[in-house]
Amino acid sequence: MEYPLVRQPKSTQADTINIGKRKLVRDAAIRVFIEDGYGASMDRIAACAGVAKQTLYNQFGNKENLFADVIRQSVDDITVSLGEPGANLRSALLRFAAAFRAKALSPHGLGLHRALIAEAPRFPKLARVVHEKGAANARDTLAKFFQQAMDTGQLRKTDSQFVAELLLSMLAGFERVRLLYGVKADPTSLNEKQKCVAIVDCFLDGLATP
Amino acid sequence: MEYPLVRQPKSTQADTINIGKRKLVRDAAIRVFIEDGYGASMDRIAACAGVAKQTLYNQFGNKENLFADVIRQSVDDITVSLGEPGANLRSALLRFAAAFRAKALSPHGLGLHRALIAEAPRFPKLARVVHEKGAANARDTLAKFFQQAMDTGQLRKTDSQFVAELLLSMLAGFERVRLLYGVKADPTSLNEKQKCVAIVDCFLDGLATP
DNA sequence: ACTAGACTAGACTGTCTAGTCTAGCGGACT
DNA sequence: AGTCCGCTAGACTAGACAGTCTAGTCTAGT
Repeated sequence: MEYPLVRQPKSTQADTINIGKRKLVRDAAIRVFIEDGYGASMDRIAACAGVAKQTLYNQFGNKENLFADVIRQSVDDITVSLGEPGANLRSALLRFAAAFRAKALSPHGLGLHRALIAEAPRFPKLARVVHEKGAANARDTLAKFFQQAMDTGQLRKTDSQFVAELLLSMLAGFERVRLLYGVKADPTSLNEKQKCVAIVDCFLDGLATP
Repeated sequence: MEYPLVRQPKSTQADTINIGKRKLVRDAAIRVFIEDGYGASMDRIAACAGVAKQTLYNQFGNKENLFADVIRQSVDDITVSLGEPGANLRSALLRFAAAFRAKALSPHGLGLHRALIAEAPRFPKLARVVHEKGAANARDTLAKFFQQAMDTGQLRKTDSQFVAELLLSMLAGFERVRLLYGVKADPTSLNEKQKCVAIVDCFLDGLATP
């Protein structure tokens, strides 16, 4: 068999472990864990990476480490940005809504979510970190944004953290659960853009200044 | 060892299988599956039921059947009622909100949800049934309720199914995810009743007649 | 009493998997 | 040329678990 290796040119004796292989393993592990959850076998991950099983153990030591590493890696890529609050509240929220839903409802996002929920009791610390870097971080960013809008009179004054949670819930609540359960969408329902508009408008009407 | 049995008094030759044991097994299986998910071992369920492993197989044939039976059973108990729409919209929704959150955010509800999400790819049909009897059923009940309220001018006219999903999302979106991830609540947040009020009022303001 | 059949404890089988070990290959540096 | 060392394929170990089987116990109906 040929080796599909792209050996790192400057591998010295010091950084003795091959970084190219590490990436191969990570990418394969993400795919496989997202598809099968933590129950996926190490043999399958190795095969999927085109790498010997021993290499997984050289690089990550054991399965728990590999899982934790891969999940942490994925979560670092999750942050959704949010423009300036000043100019146009509604259009900033619409952009955010679309970006957030695209991530949370994608197969990748759903797979990650499923795998982590299933294993949260086994990896409580990892689950906490993911929640903080993901959902809690999005909430806090939104909350700060709303706080400014409240201070400048664009929104009714209220608990900004709580309403941030409400908006996130509306953006990926019922529908995310439906997808996690593998249930197809009602054919008669609104399209993606219409949903974002409806949600943001309902939210803004609920928080309008009196 | 003593047998903790409460044998069904009228067990004839025809209904040859002991119903009392069946209930013992079900109750133990619910507890164990909710705690450990589908990965729980049959040995542990048997021990937890105070019953021989063979009895599990006599009663349910195999693990998949036991799981499906237990989940279906649990879901039958989930429906949350909703009073008449006429009298007082807000107070009916407040009652519903409290009841719904009590079920969805309870350890039992969360455990069921976690186990099913984890195994939805393995049991697609079961997952669909649970979603229909649970979330989709709640949505449709709410939607019908809203439709009446819209027809009588109590709410702005809009897609009643969609807004029903929004309310359910707000009631158990962000917070349910937080609990599934095993993250404790912010100590500074509102209490349960205040949350229900804030959610229902935000929702009603968003859907107020113009 | 006798029988039928569900029940018991627990041994057993087959399968799957995390993790280890072995033998050999081949590039990078001396 | 020779050494180092990560890499390869694949055999192997140990343990977990679904499901079966055995031998014997208990209860209800005849």
